[in-house]
Amino acid sequence: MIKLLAPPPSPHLLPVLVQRNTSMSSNGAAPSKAMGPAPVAPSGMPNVRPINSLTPYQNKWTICARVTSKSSIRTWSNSRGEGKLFSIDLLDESGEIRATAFNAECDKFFEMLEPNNVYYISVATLKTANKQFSSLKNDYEMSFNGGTQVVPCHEDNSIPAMQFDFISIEQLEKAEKNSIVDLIGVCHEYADISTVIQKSTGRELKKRDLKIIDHSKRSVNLTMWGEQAEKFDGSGCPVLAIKGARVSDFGGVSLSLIGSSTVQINPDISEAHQLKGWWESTGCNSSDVISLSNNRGGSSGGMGGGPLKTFAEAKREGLGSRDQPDFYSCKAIVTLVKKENLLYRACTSEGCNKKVTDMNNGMYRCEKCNKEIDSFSWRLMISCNLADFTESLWVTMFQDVGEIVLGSTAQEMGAMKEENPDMFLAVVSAASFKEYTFKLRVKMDTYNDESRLKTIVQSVEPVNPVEYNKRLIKEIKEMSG
DNA sequence: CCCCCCCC
Repeated sequence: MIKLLAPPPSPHLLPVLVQRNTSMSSNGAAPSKAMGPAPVAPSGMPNVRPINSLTPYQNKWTICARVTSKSSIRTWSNSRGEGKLFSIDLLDESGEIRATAFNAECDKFFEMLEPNNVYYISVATLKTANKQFSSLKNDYEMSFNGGTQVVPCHEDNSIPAMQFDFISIEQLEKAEKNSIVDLIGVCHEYADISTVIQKSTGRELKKRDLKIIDHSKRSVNLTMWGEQAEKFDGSGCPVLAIKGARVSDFGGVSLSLIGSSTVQINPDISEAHQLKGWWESTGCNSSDVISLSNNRGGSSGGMGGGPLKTFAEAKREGLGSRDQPDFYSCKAIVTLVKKENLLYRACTSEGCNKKVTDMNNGMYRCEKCNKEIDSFSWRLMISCNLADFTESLWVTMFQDVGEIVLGSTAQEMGAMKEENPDMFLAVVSAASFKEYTFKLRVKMDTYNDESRLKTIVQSVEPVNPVEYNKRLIKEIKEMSG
């Protein structure tokens, strides 16, 4: 694990370090509240430098830095090869830098490096940081290499704690979509874990939605993912200090955590104590809280979701009979996928997706774009019958949802229909009798002076049995109570 | 050498 250390460094390094310590403690200009003696590299490591002095042109150095975020291990596979990696963000008094460990170094250092801890790190490959992928304030980033050494540092007084650049939730209204922000808020609501299917890969993802509020009396939805979502305990209204959340425009404004985000729960910092005080004295009783995130179309797994209803309930409540659409979720079975006209040839222009006309000369005409193109893409528009234990309902499914329910892409369906019609039919009929949680949008549709209720499936998720049983238990209690 | 950060 840790490389055996070489013999002690040559003595000429010592006066340099002593001098640095002396100058820092005597001039009284310590920038950090927790200023201690400058860290001295363990024997065998080059002398310690500030992060902001590192460049690709030096190769003998050590830094002493705090890990402010740590990704999980990710694998990749592309034309240049495949491998695995994780990355960390490092902070010292002088600045910050991202470090990535690939393959052998990934295995070697993943366990040792923990967020919030301080390490001596010596020797790595520096290269120009791609600003497109990092918000850290450094022109360079490092990759660990075969000569990299990492040693935990326990005398870390001179290394600043994680630094936040908090904005208030109110300020989020003006934040740009996809920007990365730091926030501190009280988690005053949290949903259970739910599972969604990632569109691009079909992978199941665990997520948890919660709401945070601050003294601006604004509240915003935040989504956590994966293991972090599973481990999160929102009971007792904890204060969350969040570094590096991503701003989304879903439902107005909402937040999502990403790989480089870090969350501290009830951190021992003044902002957290102040906020906790505000929440407990007045905040929790505020009646004039404004939510920046509307909950339409949110998670069906509890908070923020369209409510879970049966088809009979939705009908009885007249959902979809108003001007605006209504949203609800239901647990239902696919009873029939109508095999006719479930595919169409679509325009490939960005964002168009309209049906094209086959000109029978190798060209396809899009009326909307008013042009002819020599290719098309297959798209799905499926009429499908769903049933729960109360009723059945005809719904429409488009591309992404249809691909999940059919278990094949629109492109595959198109190819099958033309080259292997039997297989096409087999895939369509195999889609029946599977159960999902559907999120539905229902609205009155007027066509040729005739009005009828139109239901579109917004998303389809595996049924979450824990969530569903909780609902049943709640209903049983209400009936008996 | 990654560079995806997800779901509505």
